[in-house]
Amino acid sequence: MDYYVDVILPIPLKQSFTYLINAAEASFLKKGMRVAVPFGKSKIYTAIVQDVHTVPPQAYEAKEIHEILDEQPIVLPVQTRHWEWIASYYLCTLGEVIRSALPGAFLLESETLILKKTGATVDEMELKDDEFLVWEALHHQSALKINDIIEIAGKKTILPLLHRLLNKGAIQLKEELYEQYRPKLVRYVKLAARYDNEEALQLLLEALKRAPKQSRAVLSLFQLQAETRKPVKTTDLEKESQSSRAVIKVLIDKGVLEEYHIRVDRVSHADPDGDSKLQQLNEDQQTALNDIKRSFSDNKVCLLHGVTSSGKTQVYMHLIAQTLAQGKQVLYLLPEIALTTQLISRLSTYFSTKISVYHSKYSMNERVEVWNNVLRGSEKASLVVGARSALFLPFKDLGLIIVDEEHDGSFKQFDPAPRYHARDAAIVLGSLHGSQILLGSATPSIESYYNAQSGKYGYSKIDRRYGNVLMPDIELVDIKEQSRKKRMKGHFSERLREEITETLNEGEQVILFQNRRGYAPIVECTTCGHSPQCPNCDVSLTFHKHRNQLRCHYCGHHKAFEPDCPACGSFTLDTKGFGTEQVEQELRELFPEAVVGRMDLDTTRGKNSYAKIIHAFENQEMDILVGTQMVTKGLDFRNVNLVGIMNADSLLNFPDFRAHERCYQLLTQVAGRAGRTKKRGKVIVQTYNPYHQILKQVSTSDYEQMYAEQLYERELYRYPPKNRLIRITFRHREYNRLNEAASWFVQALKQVLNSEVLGPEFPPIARIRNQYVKNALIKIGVGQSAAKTKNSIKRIEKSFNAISQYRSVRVIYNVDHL
DNA sequence: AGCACGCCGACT
DNA sequence: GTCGGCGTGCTC
Repeated sequence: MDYYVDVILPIPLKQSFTYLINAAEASFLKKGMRVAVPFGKSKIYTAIVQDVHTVPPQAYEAKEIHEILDEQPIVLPVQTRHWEWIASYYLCTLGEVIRSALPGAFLLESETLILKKTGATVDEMELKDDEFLVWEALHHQSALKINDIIEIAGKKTILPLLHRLLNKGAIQLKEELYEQYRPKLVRYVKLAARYDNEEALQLLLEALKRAPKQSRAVLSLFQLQAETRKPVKTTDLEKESQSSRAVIKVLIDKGVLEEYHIRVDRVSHADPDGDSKLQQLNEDQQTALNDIKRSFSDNKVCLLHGVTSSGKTQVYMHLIAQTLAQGKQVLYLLPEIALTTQLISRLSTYFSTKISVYHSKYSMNERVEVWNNVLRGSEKASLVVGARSALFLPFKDLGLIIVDEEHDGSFKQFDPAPRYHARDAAIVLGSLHGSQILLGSATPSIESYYNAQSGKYGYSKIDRRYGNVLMPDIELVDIKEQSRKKRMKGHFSERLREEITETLNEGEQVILFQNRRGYAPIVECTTCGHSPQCPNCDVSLTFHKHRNQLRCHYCGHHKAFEPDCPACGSFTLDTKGFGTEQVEQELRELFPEAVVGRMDLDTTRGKNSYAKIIHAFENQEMDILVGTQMVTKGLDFRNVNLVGIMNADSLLNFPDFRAHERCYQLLTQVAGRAGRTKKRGKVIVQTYNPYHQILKQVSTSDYEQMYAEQLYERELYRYPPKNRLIRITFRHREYNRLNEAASWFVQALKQVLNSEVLGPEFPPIARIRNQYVKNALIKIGVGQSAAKTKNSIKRIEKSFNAISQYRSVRVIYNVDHL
């Protein structure tokens, strides 16, 4: 009898693929193991075993698998069920889910190596220039990668070149699979066994008399061993004996020292100064904790609505401690990687030996280690803190999921597929595990608050700040009036300048928020009205003064800024609008004494630059921090007493049904950064519309009223939470083809669905990276089936793809898009 | 998603 | 006349 294995490949194809295996393999392989399989003409991919069976495929001959990669499944059945839910709910393929779920190091792909053919005899005169270059290079390097060839040949399409070389018998190709995970080894040294007795040692020291460095190293080793009674790292020995690596190497070569390696964890957060006692909760927190436990015992998700700085984290910590005490795992989700650093330092005071961190900025190796620790159920991964991708880890017994800053839009993955919402996917994950689920926020999303109001979720509120610190005093400043009265200096109103001066005089810090990076979003010639545009996207280029560049924030296109207008040649280029860079510069002029820092995408490119800026600000090495969204999120700075919002209007005027909700959340969150200790914080909001409802609600912290108004409007215009949305995006290089295809698709949707279908319409930026974009929106009404709607969409997509002119138009689904 | 095959314009 | 551009189709 023949055996077969069905596997899922990490590519956006709907079907699974069937491969031939032998009886031994069939009994060894289990669901969730990885196999390497040949796919297509020459590639080898990693695939996940879905099923082992004996049914031969009908229409084709199954290939054999290449190799089994695991001894044990690395994906658990409960994960598979979760991933299947994600694929079907968010309209993507399982392969796409797998690709984003597994750490990259698990998904090895083959790489084509180019080798010199053994015993090749080649007439070099026969070779063309580029062929000769490759041939030459192979004399110096035994194997070349495809990328090397591209560099050597200096062109992109090198396959014909390789074919020619193959035909001339000069080269051969080889597919190499790389195991990408490498355990981290630390070098240790010890004295060789034969010097274990006094006598031998004396002789050794005698022999080393003429090598002072070496004898010193040996003595240092003794000292270290006596002091710590632990293995001695090579690096420590070098430091202690003040010798170099060479000295130690000589000793090893002589056989005096022995070298050995110990595998270490890359991911450790052990905190030796950890305080082993949980902080006592205050009355409000205790009440909240009781409320939360009550809803957990009703098997409900619970929403913890605690104002900024109310001490939600301490409540979490009590829950975490209780769950861990039951021997269960805990998942703590945060919207941004950036927030993990601060949180970890707080959590590790109590949970230091149990925390693992997991997010996409972690290196492949680190992620594999966390994955394996979670899979093994090891203690050091019993509390996982991470951004949304942590949700894909192989939890065995998940007792508690905390989704902190639940309202935050970054929980929704935008690109690429799967476009899932981590909060919602976490709730599904929790229900598969039977875990307790806690959502926390100072400004809950309308959706979650609606669920709490309707009784679907439990609800708990803390409306006092910890230690009875007052909520910040929020003051709206009318910049229209200020500029009329000529009271503005740059983008700073008189009030804001006063408050900054006062705060700095008190030795306290200031955060300024401006929702735009760069210097100015638009450059315009005052003579002819010309404004430089991105050649690939339909947007104006943003001026970055610091680098003297014009940049596109959508495709990354940039060019040097020239002071003369490219259209009319006059030197009258002016800027419109302003970004963080300009705020920073004006600050330097207005407050020359103050140290100003800036935190936005441009200053946080590197892996640790974010942490560095935060650290510097925490340590009060800076007085004023200017930033974009980044400064608003959950950061906890003790010494900040003033927050300034440079321009609130840019937040209000987004053409989006969520703009007001988001504006409320953002302003409340950033305001919450002010005055987190004793003194009452101050917030200055500069705006052209001081009478706007949302700003009023922010300044009076009136969440309920904001919610009531938003709910009313959303219901009226059939938006969530009561209705559900699916956005479909069409993308193509050709304007006409895109239009036709999108119209066809929407027409079909309108015919089949009972739901309201809007569009297709061009978004405000109709072209990005040289591709035209058009959107359609499906509103699934109350009581209508989302699942049925999705099935209809898939059917329509099939017919759509059967039309050859339309097939090249990319169709992207975004379920519950934000 | 890759990657081959296959058809058309711009160069030696 | 070839090289290399991209549209089309398939992958167990």
